[in-house]
Amino acid sequence: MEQYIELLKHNNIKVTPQRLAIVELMDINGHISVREIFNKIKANFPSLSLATVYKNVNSMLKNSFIKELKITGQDSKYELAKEAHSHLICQSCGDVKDIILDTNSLISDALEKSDYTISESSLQLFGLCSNCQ
Amino acid sequence: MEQYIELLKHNNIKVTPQRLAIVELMDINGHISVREIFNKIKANFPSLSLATVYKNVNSMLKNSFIKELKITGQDSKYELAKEAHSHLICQSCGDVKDIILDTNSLISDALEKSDYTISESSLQLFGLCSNCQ
DNA sequence: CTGACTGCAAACGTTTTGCACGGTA
DNA sequence: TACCGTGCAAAACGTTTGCAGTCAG
Repeated sequence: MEQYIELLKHNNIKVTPQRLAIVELMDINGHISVREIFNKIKANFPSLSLATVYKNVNSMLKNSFIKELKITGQDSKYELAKEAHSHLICQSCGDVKDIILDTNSLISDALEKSDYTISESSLQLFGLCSNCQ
Repeated sequence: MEQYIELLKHNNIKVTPQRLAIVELMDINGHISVREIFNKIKANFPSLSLATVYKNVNSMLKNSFIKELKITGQDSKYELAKEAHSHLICQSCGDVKDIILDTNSLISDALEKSDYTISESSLQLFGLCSNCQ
């Protein structure tokens, strides 16, 4: 709890119960959609409004202390910003798992082969998690 | 033109002028959104309905002879299915360019480090194209 | 105390659906 | 001819906005 308060304060966002619930969910679940956030919090917090979730997710995105994950065939999911990593996505249950892979050689190869500069990358690996195999 | 007729026939989809226009646009533009498809075709084909574009794009997705490209901060774009490749995305003008990179070592590394099977991957590289630098 | 946040309802844009008509095979 | 595709209008969504009341700092 204390850690989430600190996280919000560090990002110059006022601490409210709704925001604490949102960052706590993201921390525990790892990757979560707006609708999932709303449904889970709503259970213990009936007055919550969907609009509030959207407003908060958007302001957290602007402060870029959370990141959006667009996934084919799924709603966008959100995660707390942390060190660069890739995502394993289960095509059966939709589960998303972080994995740290070295993409440096790939990126330098891309810089060589193209006339783009590159400042960011996103790698998604689709397959089946151990439960769904 | 003949090539597009063949492409549709090979995928057991009836050949209509609207569908020909859509696959031609995808072939020429490479990556294009529903709205862009609609606007471009509408100019030469005033009776076209947005609903028709959606219906066709969805059925082409199901037959998986086109692929969806979800990009942070942009509308989804669609491309004809072809050999596996990655995407360079310009953060300024939104341009998308294909690039072929060898992701094999990355994927075998991921297989080793995780308990997932992997059947597909998507790599997006964000930066600036030569015009926008 | 002041500005920011919340909840509600309305507005908005996008995507889907149902149906009658027209075109493809 | 039989079925599928088209266009239109309406409906269904997801997301955003405006506003009045409330709360955090």
